[in-house]
Amino acid sequence: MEQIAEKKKAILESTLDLIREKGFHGTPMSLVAKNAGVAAGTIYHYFDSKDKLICEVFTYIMDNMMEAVKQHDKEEMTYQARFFNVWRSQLRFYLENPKVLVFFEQFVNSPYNELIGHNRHDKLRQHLKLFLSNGVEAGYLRRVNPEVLSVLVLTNVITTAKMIRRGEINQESPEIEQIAEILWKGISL
Amino acid sequence: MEQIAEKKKAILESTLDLIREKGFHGTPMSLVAKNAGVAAGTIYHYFDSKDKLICEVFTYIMDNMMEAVKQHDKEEMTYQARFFNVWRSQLRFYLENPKVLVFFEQFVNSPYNELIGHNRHDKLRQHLKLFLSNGVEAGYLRRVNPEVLSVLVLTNVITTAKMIRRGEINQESPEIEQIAEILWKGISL
DNA sequence: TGCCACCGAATGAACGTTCGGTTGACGCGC
DNA sequence: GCGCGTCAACCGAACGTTCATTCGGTGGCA
Repeated sequence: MEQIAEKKKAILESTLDLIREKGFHGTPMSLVAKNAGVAAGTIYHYFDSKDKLICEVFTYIMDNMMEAVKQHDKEEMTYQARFFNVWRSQLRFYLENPKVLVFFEQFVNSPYNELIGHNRHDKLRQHLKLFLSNGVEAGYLRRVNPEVLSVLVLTNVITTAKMIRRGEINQESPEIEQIAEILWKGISL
Repeated sequence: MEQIAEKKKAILESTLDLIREKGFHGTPMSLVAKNAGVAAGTIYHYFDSKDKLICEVFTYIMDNMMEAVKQHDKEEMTYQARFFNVWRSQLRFYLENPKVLVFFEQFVNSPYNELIGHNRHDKLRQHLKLFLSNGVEAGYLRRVNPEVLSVLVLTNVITTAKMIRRGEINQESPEIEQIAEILWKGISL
């Protein structure tokens, strides 16, 4: 990945921040500029339009997340341990980057999503799918379409992160492990 | 529930339609009016503002959905059968009302959501929570916070509906039953 | 001198909302 | 039955604001 110019990065982060707070239409470019410590015109030096900016924020996030998940995976662990590890890496990422959760969910369910070929966040999904597919072949998991399995895992983590963010469960609570176990119990043999 | 005036209903449906297609900011009031066969001013006869309109669309949907779920529930069935039945009712509702899915997900992850009291207290979730809570007490389900259980069930159904909509699984496929079974296996004792 | 990153006031279009006005249904006194 | 007043439903042109985007300009570096 190439170096991202400092101002460009500031713009991306500022956009992410504001959209989390105020949603897509609540965030005018002027505010994005102000919060990034940049002039309005400067945004257009780096991004063609607001739409393009928002799409780039998305890919910027996904790259970060993919990085985090891969970094923590240890291939020498048992399959089950790896599973819980991958699950926790994702959860940790969401908790450490709370901006991401709202933005991500908002983006995925918006028409912007179709402006990108919807293959970008598939990198993470692809990774997960392969991992789960191996689990099926090795007899650890139920024989279910890995496509389906991967989606179940991804949404399960997001759901957990959302509950924590909303204060419905505590970040330290054993309930979190319970959720991962429910998922594992459901999909494993 | 009281009768909804015809034009009011047309406005609600039109809003739902447009937001599904174009998102919140892609749908100007003028278009909502046009598609509902109504003058722009008329909308303001029924709704204070665009925000209020969108919030009312949400509760309008939730009421419909609640209705559908309750209608299919048969208390004389076994607990497990009722569980699958509730799960299927929700799925059926999403499939029969495809507009709802996108709108719903968009709404929940937007700042509008906070304009209504926390949707933690919405009627459907309350209903489900009670049902699951009973399951825990009766020894059918793992002893897990019913709040958590209800969220897991709700998101599981939504995830399934989304996969079907995106064509990742077929509406007739046995994979759908598998997903419900995975959930049941995870949360049951 | 030319180029690049950057600035920020100005522009113009889009959009939410308002408001003065029309229509038609309904009640009431005669 | 008729005239009259009232009021809710409804219309749509017009208003004022907000906001994405533009563009002429500035400073610094090669």
